[in-house]
Amino acid sequence: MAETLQGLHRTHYCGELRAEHIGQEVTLCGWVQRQRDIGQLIFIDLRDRTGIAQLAFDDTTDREIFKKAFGIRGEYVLAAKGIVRERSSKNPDIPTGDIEIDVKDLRILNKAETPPFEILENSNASELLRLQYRYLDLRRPDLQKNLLFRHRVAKIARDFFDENGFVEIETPMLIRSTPEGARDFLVPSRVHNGSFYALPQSPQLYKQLCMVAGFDRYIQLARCFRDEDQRADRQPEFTQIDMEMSFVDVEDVLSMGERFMSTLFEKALGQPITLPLPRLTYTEAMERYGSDKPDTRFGMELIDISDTVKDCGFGVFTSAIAGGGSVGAIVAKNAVSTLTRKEIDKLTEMVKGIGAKGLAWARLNPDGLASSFAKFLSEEEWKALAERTGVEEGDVLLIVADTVKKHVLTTLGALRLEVAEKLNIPREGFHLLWITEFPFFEWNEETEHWDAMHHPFTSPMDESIPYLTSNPEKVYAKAYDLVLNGEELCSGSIRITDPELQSHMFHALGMTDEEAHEKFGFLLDAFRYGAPPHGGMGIGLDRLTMQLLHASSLRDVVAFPKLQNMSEPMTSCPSPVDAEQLEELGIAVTKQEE
RNA sequence: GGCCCGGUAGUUCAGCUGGUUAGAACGCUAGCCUGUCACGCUAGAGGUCGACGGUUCGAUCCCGUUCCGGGUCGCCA
Repeated sequence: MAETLQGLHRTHYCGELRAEHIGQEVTLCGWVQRQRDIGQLIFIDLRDRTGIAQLAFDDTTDREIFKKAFGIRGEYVLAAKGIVRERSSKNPDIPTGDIEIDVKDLRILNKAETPPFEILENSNASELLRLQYRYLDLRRPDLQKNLLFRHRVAKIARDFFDENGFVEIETPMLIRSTPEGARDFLVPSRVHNGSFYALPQSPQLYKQLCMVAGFDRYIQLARCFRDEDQRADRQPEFTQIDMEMSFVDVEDVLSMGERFMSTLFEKALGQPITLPLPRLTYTEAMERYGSDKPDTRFGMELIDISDTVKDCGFGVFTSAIAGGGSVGAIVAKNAVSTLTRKEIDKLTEMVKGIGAKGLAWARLNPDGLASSFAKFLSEEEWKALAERTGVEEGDVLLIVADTVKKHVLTTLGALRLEVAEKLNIPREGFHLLWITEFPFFEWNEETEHWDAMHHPFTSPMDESIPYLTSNPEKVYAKAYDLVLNGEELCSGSIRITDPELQSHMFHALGMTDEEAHEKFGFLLDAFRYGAPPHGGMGIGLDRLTMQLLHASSLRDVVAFPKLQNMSEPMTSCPSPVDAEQLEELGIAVTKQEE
């Protein structure tokens, strides 16, 4: 039978006791990490979120208490009152290792069954099992540390933006569905049968309306929802540090954003970063790294060799260029021993998997050249290629050709990361950079019309406006991403506030006035009543925390995450619902899983 | 939806060429132990080898199907 806390009040956390507390009477509460029974001595490690303190029971301990301590098992919940005393043999491995508690009163507040996995730092229990018992998993010091750190990040964000005049405003969770972009999570309406709310993919339109309303600077730690397939860095619900500012242009927002990052690195990690942050335009990033979120912690940049090989004897290269495309290369330095013929075959499979036609390669072995294409090149042509790429003995040259230049770049970009992984190229520290000047439109090969690359409220760059309808491919946006170590952390833009330009944009995207009004009428209306120029960004709090902690999955920084199949094993959600609930909502389910 | 990896005591794993009483470590239970701190020692309990089917005299092992988990591509305005 569990005992109560009656008469006891916690005076300290376990992890904060030190030699200076010796002689004091303290009361600790927590969970039993371990009970060590040495016969006439019993030690109990008591754990709370701050750390561990040792409770000691010996021949001076009250016999009833000693007996109670004897029966205590792992994860029992205890309150212990006693006197802090010096340990006769100190433990230098833990912060509280100089002291122990000579226990005078002990309460078993609750017993615990043996947990399905051990509550240890660096647990290697399977993730599924841990998530089924997430409340136990979260007791582990590493997850406690991660969530406490996440709290720090959120606190620093709130403080920073508060100090800079931002107002925290909550926007609704039940909103209108907009079928553009990611899939919405839908919420059926009971009152309006057949109609649905959507959960927000982001507070985008509401925060813009806050600008129209004159709040000038808005901040929210906003929950966002996207019904798309999962990745290690993607959960169906996530949190954004979402901000918006009025009377600003790109520079103002970038400046605020990087000042925040600088404050964050300083306060959360004690690691200053240098401002201003480096910038690359989208075009530069694509050409040098084959990605709009380049990992700049290492080189191996892409080399365009189109000019060098345009007249060479290898048809794959020349026909790609003749077809309007390009040929590009990366050089894997000192890679001949790692990138064996077999490994290159694997890389070829990999690039084919992402849509490339193939991979041309050359291995500069010390005992001679081995290559898939060199035999088609004259000696001069090979020399020119070697000179252009700077490839040397011991290196491996990897070449991709395609009639679409973008495919060449993205393939090489993926290859670059894969090769860096295989070669174990060190990637350390934090590399932050802005990617700016995104293309406004993206040609959709399936539907054969132009899609908005960002969202349709993103302002084009001033100099792009003349091309809006005539040359969509020449239109660039006042959009920017913040990239950290090859991961998109943050995305934002200056928004359109001119109703005429906005309707122009909708037209360019193939939307009629009626459609635009049907979907976004409230925003267009709002802009007719005086919208200040404004822009902002959303910073992924989960990804940010994950990166700062060097965690490998969002699940390590989210308290109750979903599995890859979007379910949550602890509560078994999603779940079927009663027929009455469906009836009330006017919903008929045609397909139901077991 | 595609591709890749994995599934064997409570947990993490080993298990060779198809024949083993299916093992180890940790955890758990009991006993002993006065300075442990990943205590130690002794003993013990604990298994539908993810599921189904096939091949075989015989399957944890080979084959097929399927379920579950992870990674990734597509997708993520």
